[in-house]
Amino acid sequence: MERNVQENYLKAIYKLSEKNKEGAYTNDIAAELNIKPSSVSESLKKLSEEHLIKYQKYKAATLTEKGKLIALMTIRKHRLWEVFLVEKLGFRWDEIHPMAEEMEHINFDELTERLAKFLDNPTADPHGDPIPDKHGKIKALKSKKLTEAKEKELVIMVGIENHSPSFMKHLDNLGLSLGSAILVKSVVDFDNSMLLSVNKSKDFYISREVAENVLVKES
Amino acid sequence: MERNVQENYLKAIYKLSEKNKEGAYTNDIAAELNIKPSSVSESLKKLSEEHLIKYQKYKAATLTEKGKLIALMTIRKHRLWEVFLVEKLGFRWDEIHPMAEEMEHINFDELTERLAKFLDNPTADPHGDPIPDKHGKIKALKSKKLTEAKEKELVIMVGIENHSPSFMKHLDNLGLSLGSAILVKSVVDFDNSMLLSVNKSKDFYISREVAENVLVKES
DNA sequence: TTTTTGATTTAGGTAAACCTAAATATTTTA
DNA sequence: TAAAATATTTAGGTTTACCTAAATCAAAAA
Ligand SMILES: [Mn+2]
Ligand SMILES: [Mn+2]
Ligand SMILES: [Mn+2]
Ligand SMILES: [Mn+2]
Repeated sequence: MERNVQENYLKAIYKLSEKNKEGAYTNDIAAELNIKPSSVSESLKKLSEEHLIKYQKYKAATLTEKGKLIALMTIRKHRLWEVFLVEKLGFRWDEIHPMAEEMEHINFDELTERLAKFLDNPTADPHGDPIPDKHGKIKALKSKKLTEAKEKELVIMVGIENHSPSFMKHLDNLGLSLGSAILVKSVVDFDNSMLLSVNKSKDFYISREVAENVLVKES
Repeated sequence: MERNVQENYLKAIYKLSEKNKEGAYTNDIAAELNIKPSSVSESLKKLSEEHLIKYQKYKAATLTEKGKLIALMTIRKHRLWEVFLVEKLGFRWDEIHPMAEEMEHINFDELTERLAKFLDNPTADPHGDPIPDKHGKIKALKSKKLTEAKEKELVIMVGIENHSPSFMKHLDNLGLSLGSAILVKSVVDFDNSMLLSVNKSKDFYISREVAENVLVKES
């Protein structure tokens, strides 16, 4: 199987397996990769033959250690390039994903490791997502949704749940970014919108929809 | 035709057309790309349909303006990434080509232009080869072979004719690199080897074979 | 427990970029 | 200029990753 394609499948299965411990279902993989389920069926057979996933017909697919490592290394490359694009080339966090989606398939270990060093071995990408180390060790971001913060609680923004450019741009407009100190002033009874004070200055409301996609940690 | 493949064909045709003004011949393209001539024949038809080359059966292929621009932009990307790999990541000039060969196919104009700016808009890559500007303007390196230098002439090394890693490593061992001031002390009658003094210090002999692949300019 | 629905796989195709072997054109040599 | 050598194209295949439509399976509902 072409390396490129393989990496995309394994990354999709990894992502889906994070939400569903059973593994990744054919239809969900198809949706994730924007291809038809019948194509996925075929490919799962091949990945299984290559011992990259465990798979039985009609069941969810799970990664083997070998497959998981490839998935993690692909994520590592993706996120390192995202850091490069933002830190070195000055791109905004909402425009980098499509580029990283291609750069992640450049496979030269020495390049990846030198890039990491050049970037000071970052542990998170511009969206707050953790970057696996060269051995595939990744430490899950310990966070909760902003909606879970109580009134009067002060929290720090550490990530986002939704990665769409429109959401990111909206956060930019609101003045919310990674590291922002967010004080939940109150929660509106009517629609669960929240009144926030960010970095001790401006006060403004955000919808529950937004709050659900903002990840924070205790301060 | 897949962009990736297209770029490789156009780059090969560009390169061959530099040496042979007639254009690029099927067999030569095949050799350059390490594929069979019959495959090239097919592809030339397609490139021609896409108006990227001018081509008539049994004749040499030449680039159209459109095709030439794609070739030059591919070369631009290739050489910019080579500069990045050496200047920012610390790779040696003899190990970067295979990586650049893949990175040159990442196609995001904004990325290319930001990369160029990040690198201070370099006009030559680590091998001394010129980098086309964003409009495809490229100024040919004005140079001559070291074999053309006369005895007692002082010249500056500006490029190489042979791009093999083994040749580059040999130059490293000799202490010859871009910018070296080379004084041709004498030419040996027997085998045309040359006695050089580099940067006013060490004296050593190089074979005619080496001298033929070193490009220099008057100092 | 039977039906119905939805998920998944299978069967049979397509398009791209290769390949080998055979045919044909062009160029070189005698 | 005819034969031989070389270059190129054509014909017919292969492989990979897709696809659509039809068949089959499994889970949910009746
Ligand atoms: Mn991303
Ligand atoms: Mn990211
Ligand atoms: Mn190169
Ligand atoms: Mn180069």
